[in-house]
Amino acid sequence: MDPKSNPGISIREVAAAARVSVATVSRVLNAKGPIHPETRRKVLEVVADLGYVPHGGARSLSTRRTASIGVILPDVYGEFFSELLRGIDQEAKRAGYHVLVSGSHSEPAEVDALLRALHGRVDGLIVMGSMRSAGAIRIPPGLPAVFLGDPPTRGAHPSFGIDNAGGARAVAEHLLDLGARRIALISGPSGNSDAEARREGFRSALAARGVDLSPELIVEGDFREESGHAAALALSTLVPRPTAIFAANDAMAIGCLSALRELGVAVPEEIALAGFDDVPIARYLSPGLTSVRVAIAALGERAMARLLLEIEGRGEEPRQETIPSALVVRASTAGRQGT
Amino acid sequence: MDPKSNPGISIREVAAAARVSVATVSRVLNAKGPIHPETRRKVLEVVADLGYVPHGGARSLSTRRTASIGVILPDVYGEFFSELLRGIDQEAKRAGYHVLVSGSHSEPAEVDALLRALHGRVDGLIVMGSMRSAGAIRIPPGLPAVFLGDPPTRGAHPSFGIDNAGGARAVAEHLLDLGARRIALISGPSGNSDAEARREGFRSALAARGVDLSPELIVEGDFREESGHAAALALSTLVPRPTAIFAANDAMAIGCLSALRELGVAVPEEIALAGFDDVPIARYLSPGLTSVRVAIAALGERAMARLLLEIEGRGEEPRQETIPSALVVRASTAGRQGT
DNA sequence: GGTGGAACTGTAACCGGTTACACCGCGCGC
DNA sequence: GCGCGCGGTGTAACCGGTTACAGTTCCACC
Repeated sequence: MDPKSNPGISIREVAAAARVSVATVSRVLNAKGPIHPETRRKVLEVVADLGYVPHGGARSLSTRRTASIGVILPDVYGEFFSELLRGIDQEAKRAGYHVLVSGSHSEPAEVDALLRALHGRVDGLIVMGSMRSAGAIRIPPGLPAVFLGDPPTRGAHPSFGIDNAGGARAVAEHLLDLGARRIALISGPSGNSDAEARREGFRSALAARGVDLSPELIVEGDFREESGHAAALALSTLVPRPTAIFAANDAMAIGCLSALRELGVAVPEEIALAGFDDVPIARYLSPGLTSVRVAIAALGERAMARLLLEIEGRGEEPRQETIPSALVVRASTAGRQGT
Repeated sequence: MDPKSNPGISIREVAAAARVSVATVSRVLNAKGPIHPETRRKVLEVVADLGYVPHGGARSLSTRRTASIGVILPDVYGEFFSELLRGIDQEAKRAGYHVLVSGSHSEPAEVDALLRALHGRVDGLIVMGSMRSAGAIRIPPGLPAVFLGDPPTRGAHPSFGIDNAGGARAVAEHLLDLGARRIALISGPSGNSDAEARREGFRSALAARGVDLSPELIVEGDFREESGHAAALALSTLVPRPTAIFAANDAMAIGCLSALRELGVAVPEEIALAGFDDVPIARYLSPGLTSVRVAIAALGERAMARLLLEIEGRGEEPRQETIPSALVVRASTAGRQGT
């Protein structure tokens, strides 16, 4: 008869066993209102005896507070998302919230269905915009939400973006400073706003220094290792071969690196390589991968923290915040190249 | 006046507007019971007009079905967890369930608190045992649950384990076959059952072939890259230096690889290196990392699928299932070594 | 015309909590 | 002696759905 949590038991039975009313039991459990010490003792005793655990769902219904927030992601893949989720989860836990996560939502219709299913189950939302979902998502009015990446409607919700353009520019300038002039880009999927911001930032930074990013030097990937691998194979056949490659995220850079290795192309001597995201593994590659650090976990934390403010009604004017990014130079782009 | 989802509206208001009873609205929305076509049309029209979206929480309360399952993890870090979560989420989505995930639970007391908080919010649980939590977790009776790793009470719940011993044995034999005799182990954290199973499997396999895994050849890590890096530095000072290293997971193997690279130790020529998990990135390292494949996403999927059976009451006898593991040989252990 | 039953719909009692409001008893000030 | 305030408690109405059960209507068939 160990006192184990018994799911079949309700507050009324506890009340009956303790010979008090349900209101009293509720008050004891929530430390609300004045309670006679003896009554409290008795109630707690019965609660322990019966192994009563309040039913969270029922509580939510009357308090209109679910203590959970929904996280909608385009995908759950790779270190970027595990880092992001880690930040979100940590911050949520700190505030006593749970995280309801759902991945693989690229179609707006799908996201919409999810939003409906989540109605009444979450107190707020963190939505990461994806490929085609941009304008189509309609957040139920009244439901606090923050966006990662571009928000569907400017100004309606706070959003946290990465400084894609700034990071890409830093990479471009770094590669130019190395002396590279024939520079290739493995871009992210078109339609993805992060991907496009990186591409444009990169292109314009090169252009500002008089270097042209011609179409043959751009290969579109999908942010996964495999596509980086394939892209590297394609780029290596160009004549003249590029002397530097910027992969729009680290996963693709890793795929690229392995392809170059297989081809016997020396990095950074023959081709310098840089990625984006600075996932934890980047520094442990060999050569260490030059990348753009974006503090992914911190991004998740900040988004969550902002959402909590929003939920408590203490949110200020919704702003579009940009998380700074910083170039981290490692061995994959070490040493000057000939012009 | 675009028809947007309006959270402030309830089924009674819909019923009033459509001049029918709440029961009828409910029946229309859930396609239950006979409904006159004209009535259905009218109700659906009003629903669309008002932008009514049923309140999931309220529905859960009366149906006693939350359509979500809880996932309790010791941590959310690195590719292992993102892969695992991906498998879980995919399978859940297929069955119309949501995933409530919570990480960073190593203390049993914490897990217990979480279990209480989840009561009435989830229809089932996937619990990944961690360091010290082994025996202490008490799943509320009646709540379907499956475990990843060792279940706290044998036989009460289904569990899915990785074939740690088999995988470790395969690595041991492979390294021995290469001719290595002085073999080191970077183990996982003591207290972690996966870590211990790998260590013992490895030790006994070596012993079976007459090779001793002396204490100086074992360095304990924590499953993160950093600890693998540190372990490699320590091992490299031994004289004679080991000629092969088995890191108990890929993250540590990656850290180890980078340390060896920094030290100028050739892999696999001077030291052969193998990991465990075969995370997606393993094949893109250079040299490609020999590892033990465990189909992490599939593990998540299978656990989830089993949980769904359990929830529907169609669960068979709870069994302890072991996911097979397979050695994947790559360049990091290529070529024979001298005896 | 009467009857049985199918089709359709409404009423109200749940699900398991929270909480506004009413109530009771008692000590205190006047 | 009376009214007031306050600590402590109970009753019952919510929260927003589902659904058992009880009607209605209406038609088919005897």
